[in-house]
Amino acid sequence: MRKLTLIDKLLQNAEEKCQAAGGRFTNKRRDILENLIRAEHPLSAYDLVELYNQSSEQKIQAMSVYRILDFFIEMQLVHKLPTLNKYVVCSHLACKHNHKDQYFVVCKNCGDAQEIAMNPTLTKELNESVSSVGFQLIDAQFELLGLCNACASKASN
Amino acid sequence: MRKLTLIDKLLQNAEEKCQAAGGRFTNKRRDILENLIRAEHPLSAYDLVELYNQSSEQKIQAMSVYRILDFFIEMQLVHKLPTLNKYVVCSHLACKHNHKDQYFVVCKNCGDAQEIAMNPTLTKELNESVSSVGFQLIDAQFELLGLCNACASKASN
DNA sequence: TAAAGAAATGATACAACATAACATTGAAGG
DNA sequence: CCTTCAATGTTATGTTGTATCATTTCTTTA
Repeated sequence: MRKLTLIDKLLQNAEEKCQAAGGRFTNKRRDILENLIRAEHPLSAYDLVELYNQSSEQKIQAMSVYRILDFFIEMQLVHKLPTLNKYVVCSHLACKHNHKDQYFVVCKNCGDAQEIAMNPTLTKELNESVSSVGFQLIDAQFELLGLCNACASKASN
Repeated sequence: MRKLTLIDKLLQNAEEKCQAAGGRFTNKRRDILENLIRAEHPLSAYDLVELYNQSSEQKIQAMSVYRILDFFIEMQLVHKLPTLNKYVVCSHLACKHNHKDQYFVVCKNCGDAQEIAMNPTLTKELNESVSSVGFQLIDAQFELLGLCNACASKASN
């Protein structure tokens, strides 16, 4: 019996989380998630359609990909990045516990994204500020615009 | 000579900022900005097309509205809210100085948005966190998802 | 284990958001 | 006045996302 790869482990962990929440981990869902894990950077829904249709003998349609992404977002296994209209796997896919508070920096040049864990004092501060203008905070996830070191060093060449 | 209304003053201030930056404050730009000010909540580009075409005898096309919005965003008079695909006027339109660091809470229910000034310690913290994952921060503007008090009290009825 | 019910996906159509590319107009400076 | 560049017009098309109804595939349970 061969050794499980890292990706196998991530998928297995994802499957457990889905099942624990009463959701199914179908082949299509598995394949979409695997493609998103392997990509290692944000992909659009239509990128995932293309990837799937190239790498699989079956075909999938955009509608289904959107539904699958929504499912994984609800499971907190995937995040949507609205500034890019793209999707990334949660960087804590390997963990057993849930991670509700995180944010992202997105590289203006290459579009790569990095997830950052939110410090509790930051969460607290955001909650207070939001309250002070008459709102209740529902979700603290957000995106910042930046430049990654790789792009920064290329730019200076 | 009649007294200037608040909106007149905002528009006049906007005109000065545009001209100071070497941009023109054309009639179309003026009217689009006025419509966005009067709306008092986020509007999509196509909302602005419709508004303009209803309220003016001239017609405008989506392409032009997008160009005008881009111009105002560059002038820092308008902000884009990517989670809504909508646009709002900067809440500091009346001020003489520039405001680079702010964020927004968006009501999940009604889509209304509230601008929040960013506390310098928050700016500093974001800069440091972003650096620590190998990025330089370019723009700290972001959106949070919340529920406004008006919607919260309706929901509990 | 067959039937019923629920969850997931298929299929088609379309709505909403955004930009490309090239033509025309109009304002400001020499 | 005329040149130049900024702004807008015009048309087409690309991209992102959802509505709707049909079908398939699981799961439960009688």
